[in-house]
Amino acid sequence: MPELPEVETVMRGMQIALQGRVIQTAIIRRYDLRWRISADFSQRISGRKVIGFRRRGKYILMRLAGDLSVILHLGMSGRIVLDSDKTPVPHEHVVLVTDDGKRCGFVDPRRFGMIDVLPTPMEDTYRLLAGMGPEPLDADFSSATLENGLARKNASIKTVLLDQKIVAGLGNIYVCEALFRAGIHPETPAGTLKKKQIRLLHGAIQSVLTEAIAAGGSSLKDYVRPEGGLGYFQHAWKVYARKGQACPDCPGLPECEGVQHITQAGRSTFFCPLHQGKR
DNA sequence: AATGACTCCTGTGCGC
DNA sequence: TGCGCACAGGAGTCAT
Repeated sequence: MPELPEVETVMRGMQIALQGRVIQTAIIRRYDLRWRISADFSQRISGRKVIGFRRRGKYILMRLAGDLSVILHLGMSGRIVLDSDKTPVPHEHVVLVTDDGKRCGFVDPRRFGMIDVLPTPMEDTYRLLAGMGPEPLDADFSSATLENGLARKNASIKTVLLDQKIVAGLGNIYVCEALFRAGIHPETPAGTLKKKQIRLLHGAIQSVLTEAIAAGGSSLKDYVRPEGGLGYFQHAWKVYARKGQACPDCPGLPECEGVQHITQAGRSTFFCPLHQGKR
């Protein structure tokens, strides 16, 4: 489900609801998520005040007093339900109960998500975060940084951008949309892109993510904002899930065949062959 | 080192 | 209406 803009939206929602509160307890209904939740999870975080939040790629980090952090990944189908009901919604595996009597539920039907606790100073060396690529919206993420990540890669640019070691936080939707904005064919070998194309791609990644965050992310199936509302960036998609529809950048061009769908590394890719060039 | 296949799991939507 | 199958926003692990 969630890519960087959705995760950012979820984190902001959690921040509003949880920051400054004290975790009373964590109710764990299922331990067997992507990785088994540690048996002492609730015991370790109980009684601690929530003092801050951070996002790294598609991971949410919730900082607690006493140098402890909760790390959370939503997987494909995870979502956060704030002020969740006492009668659990289906697949609500973890509930954080705070000192104001409110409840923050982690719902994840497919159980591809995870939640764990670690010392805050160890965040960046945590095994799932170590080796993660640059944050695309950080000030130091430059076109040169991106160029460096793509250099000497023969794999397609689509596949390479999905690799979290190259750029953190991109997923299938925003990669398709960024490549469209940059006018780059998804099958282009990453290492063959010209400087100018990489500059366009760098700008496209930043613009599409920034706009999507402003829209509260994209709501397709599972994704709802923590407060229950929908994101609306899905209305701004130009190619994703638009197979057969007219390309928004080739209005009326007879040679345009519209948005095409191909499969790359087992994932759906949507693009306009005319607007995004031939290989 | 780099790449792609496989895997985890459930829900949904489609064709028949 | 019901059934079976393909597919879904992720990503670690393993084999090549």
